[in-house]
Amino acid sequence: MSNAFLQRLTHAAVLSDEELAAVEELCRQPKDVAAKKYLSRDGDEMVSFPVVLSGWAARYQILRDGARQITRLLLPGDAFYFDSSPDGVAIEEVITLSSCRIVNILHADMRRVIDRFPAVGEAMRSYGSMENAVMASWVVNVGRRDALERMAHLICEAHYRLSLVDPKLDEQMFFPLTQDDLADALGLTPVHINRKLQQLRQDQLITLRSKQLIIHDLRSLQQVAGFDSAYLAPRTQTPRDEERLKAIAA
Amino acid sequence: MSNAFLQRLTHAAVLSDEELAAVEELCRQPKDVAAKKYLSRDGDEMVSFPVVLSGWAARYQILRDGARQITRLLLPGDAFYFDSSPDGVAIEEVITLSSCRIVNILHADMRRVIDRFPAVGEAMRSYGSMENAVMASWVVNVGRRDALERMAHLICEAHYRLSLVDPKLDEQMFFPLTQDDLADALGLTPVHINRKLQQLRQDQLITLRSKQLIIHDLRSLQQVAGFDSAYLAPRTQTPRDEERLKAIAA
DNA sequence: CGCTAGGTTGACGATTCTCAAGGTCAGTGG
DNA sequence: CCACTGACCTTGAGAATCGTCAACCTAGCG
Repeated sequence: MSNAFLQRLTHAAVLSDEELAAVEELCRQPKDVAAKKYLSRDGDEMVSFPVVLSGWAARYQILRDGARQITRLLLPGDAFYFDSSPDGVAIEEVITLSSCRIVNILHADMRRVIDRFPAVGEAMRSYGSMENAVMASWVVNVGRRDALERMAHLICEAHYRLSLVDPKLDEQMFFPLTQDDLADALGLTPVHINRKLQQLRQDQLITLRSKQLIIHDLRSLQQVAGFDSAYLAPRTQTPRDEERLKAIAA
Repeated sequence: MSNAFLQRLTHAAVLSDEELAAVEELCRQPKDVAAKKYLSRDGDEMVSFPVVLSGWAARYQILRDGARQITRLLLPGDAFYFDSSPDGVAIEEVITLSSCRIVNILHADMRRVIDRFPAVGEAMRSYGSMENAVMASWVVNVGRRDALERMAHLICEAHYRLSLVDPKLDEQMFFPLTQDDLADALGLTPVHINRKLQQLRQDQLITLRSKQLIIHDLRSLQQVAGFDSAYLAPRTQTPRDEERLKAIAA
């Protein structure tokens, strides 16, 4: 089973076998976490950062009136790395949306690897750029798209990001978000999500049932969303990357 | 005249005189740029990244239908560092909102400094965390706050971030955003901005005239906004930081 | 077999948008 | 010196998207 985190970094920068192995070394003690569990809570001391190896999680904030806004999805390969204030205290909550396989990497350990292999630091910086691009696209999504476009865009983004880590992903995918989750991710109400979801179904664009999402017409869905994958386009993987990742996982 | 970028990094991490001097070295050739000029355009090769030493700039995206969404404000001390795709191509546009003093730092030069002084890399990572926190708060702002709250929040954020770089900032500040800019930053229309701005004025919270903003009652404004500065709270500066920055600027 | 999380539907209301017109003010050229 | 221009701001009326409230349905699960 290959490591989604290494896969992500491979998309971010060219790393030598030695460098990949050093990162892999950090992922030696994964643990399984059930759905709806906190990975970090507001105010926690962040001596380590979680990396999602499989499953979905979400970062969110709660407002005074109890409203929740999800600010980012953590898909397989994503790290909660650039997300603590300088004094090392978590400022947002992270919750699993499905059962997940998680590694907690000590900041000190990662730092040691980066000191030894600056290219790893570069890869993390590059990964941070992609995170940044995703967050910016969320601001655009919530700020300037209507409900239908937002939903379509979120689905396109998730599908595209998953395809980076799982090259053999087809039109069917695991999609654990409830309508309440979708509402909190897109800045809408569950009722409105429900209605627009029905419209996407009626337009023959998707099927969504018991956490399985089928995209019937990706091209049209992207058209509706105004989705252009360029903003999170990876460095193109070299043909050898895949076999190298396998070798290291072994 | 002290360097806003060094000031920012000082808030992000503890840096030695030597490390600060190395970064200062990178800022030796600033240039003055007029308002409404592009700092980088979609598709530009990003061999260097701009740092704003004074003035305001904005990152934004344009949608198919011509709508614009500002995704981030670049205030003095901010860097456009985590913002290129892995192949080094700019994915968003950056435009000056006022006349600005800008330095373009070569990625290669920054990398050399980081290789020599890993703490600078840590400071940049920490700066990236703050950027990330700001972007997340924008998602929350646009996703879950109404028009009045959004405006109040943007003002509080700008005021707070400016105060980090200019400790003697009082209730009056330079605020170059037009109502159209505000609309594009907050995901609203200029007409609605106008109306809610009047409400903020009527409520005796602010005065805004010819790019000068006066906050009459910061506490109440924060109350309206639901603003809590914790999410971008810096490492508390040591008393000596200020004099050290002065010494290096000399 | 009932409980509960999650999904669906309807009626009504509110925030925000659209369109369209007019106003102010600083700068510019005749 | 003054009319003109363009950027920016203001105002009104009507429409649309989205929200609120409240009820009911469905399916998985202990």
